[in-house]
Amino acid sequence: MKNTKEILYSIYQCLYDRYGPQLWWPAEDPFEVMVGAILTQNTNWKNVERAINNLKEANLLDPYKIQKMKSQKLASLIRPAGYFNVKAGRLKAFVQYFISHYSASVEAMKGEKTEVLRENLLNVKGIGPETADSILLYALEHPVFVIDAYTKRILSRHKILDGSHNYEAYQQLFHESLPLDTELFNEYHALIVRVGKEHCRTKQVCNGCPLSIFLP
DNA sequence: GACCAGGCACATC
DNA sequence: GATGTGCATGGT
Repeated sequence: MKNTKEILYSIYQCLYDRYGPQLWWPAEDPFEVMVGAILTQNTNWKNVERAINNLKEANLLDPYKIQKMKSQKLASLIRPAGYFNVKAGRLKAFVQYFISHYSASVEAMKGEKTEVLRENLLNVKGIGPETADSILLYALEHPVFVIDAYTKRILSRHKILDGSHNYEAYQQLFHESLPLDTELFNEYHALIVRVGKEHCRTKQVCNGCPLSIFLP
């Protein structure tokens, strides 16, 4: 194995061979993806599904309805996703942006330049780099690589990039090493989460991890 | 009971 | 600029 580029390709191949396509994002439409991206912050996806189902069953999974709804009401509906008071505020802030800039049109938002979108999203209170990039990639199909805790952990454990680097440094590595391909980035991040859940928790050491062949 | 989950904002040093 | 803390549910 020579350079980072080859290693990142090989890791992807290894994960894809092992797990197959992950079919992300598990949501019915782009707005649901955006809501899910905010709700899943530091939270198990199962709990997010419960929260989203509550919104659906109440027929309130809609930007304008969320904008109008009382924060307390929203918080009670998304309760299973945890941090419900914080996340209620974040959802409110996001739909405000979505409505005021794009009249709640996914197509209008999609057409915006990636850099502009990312900067705008980061200015919404409660949306950080991972949430912004998840929205860009999984809801709007822009080719940006999503970095999460597993990505950092796996790359640092494999001595590809040590943990002292920030989000953008990790992202840059993927952007420089791979073609800017929405499908590839979609699958790659999902596969990292998949292998991370099984083999790369904080207090667990690479137990049976298929990526152990890449250890230095 | 400890640990964990598809983070982020804010305070403090 | 680095480090610490609050936010909170539900599963293992």
